[in-house]
Amino acid sequence: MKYAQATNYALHTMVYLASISPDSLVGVRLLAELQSVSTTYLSKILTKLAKEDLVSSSPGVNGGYRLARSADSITFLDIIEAVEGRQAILTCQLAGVEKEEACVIQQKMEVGEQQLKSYLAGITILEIVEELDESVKSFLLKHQR
Amino acid sequence: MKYAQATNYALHTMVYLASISPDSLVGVRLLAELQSVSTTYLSKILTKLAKEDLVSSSPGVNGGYRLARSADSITFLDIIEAVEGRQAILTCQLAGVEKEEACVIQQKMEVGEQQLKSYLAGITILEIVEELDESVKSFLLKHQR
DNA sequence: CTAATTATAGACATTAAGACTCTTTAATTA
DNA sequence: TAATTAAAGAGTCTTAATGTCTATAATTAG
Repeated sequence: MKYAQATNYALHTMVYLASISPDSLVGVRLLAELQSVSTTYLSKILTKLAKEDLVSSSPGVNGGYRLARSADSITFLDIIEAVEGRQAILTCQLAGVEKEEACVIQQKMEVGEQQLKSYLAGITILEIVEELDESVKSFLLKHQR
Repeated sequence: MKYAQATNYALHTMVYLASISPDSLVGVRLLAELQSVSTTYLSKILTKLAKEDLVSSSPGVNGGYRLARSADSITFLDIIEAVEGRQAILTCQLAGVEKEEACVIQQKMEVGEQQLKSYLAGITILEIVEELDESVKSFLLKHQR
């Protein structure tokens, strides 16, 4: 079980946005360079984040992205679900014997998944930024516009 | 994030093995019928479980599979890792800025993953069998050899 | 007003993984 | 010896992930 690479990009992008400048706009080109990924591909991911209202965007000269909300109100769960979707970790088709009743296996998995979600919902982008190494922070701050 | 369908088959197969008969051998054909999956495909999954010493197998007439250990010593985590592998849920390539230090994002994910693993390691096959509905149990018992 | 810049969207290509099937081989037992 | 059953390998098919390329729309600098 592994998250998509896109989820990794999304998490880093949000941390970078919060770190470089929580308020002013940051272009996708810089965000892509920081992660060695193409601008077009990262754009797709950012569009997903925008649709879930995690970032806001502005086109045009000096346009770009910024956090749509305060960094302490955006959690890992928000970001992961925006990119991965909200499908359950395991779903039984409930064919054959267990057709009429809920699958016990699935019930157990749901509990575990809920625990993980609770944990992820407790981690904010602000928290990550605060724990960043100083050298990383100062590097990112150099790229403010 | 979703487990493979094969993981679902594996979990059900282990529960069926424990339920039908913890000691005597059960052929893959029956196990496949119960889940509406082909015998050859389920065979592959069972071979993975055998390699991790979760089931033991015997070829030949009246051969088949049985649990390799007692049902209370086999956990969801054992089965899931046997099928899914043991790759981390998220790994940063640690390029660019964060090259020299561990990625904070990854560290947070590792904690969550460890929590999930602990939960999964606490759920045994025996526990599932005990919680099965009586109608399911009696249905499965009809297929003892 | 025009040109440059930037996000958005769609179509497309490539790759990898998952989910199988088919066939052969090896082991075991009736 | 023949039937049965697991193991293993090769191959197929589908789907999803990971991108690229191009065109369009919105915004702003000049």
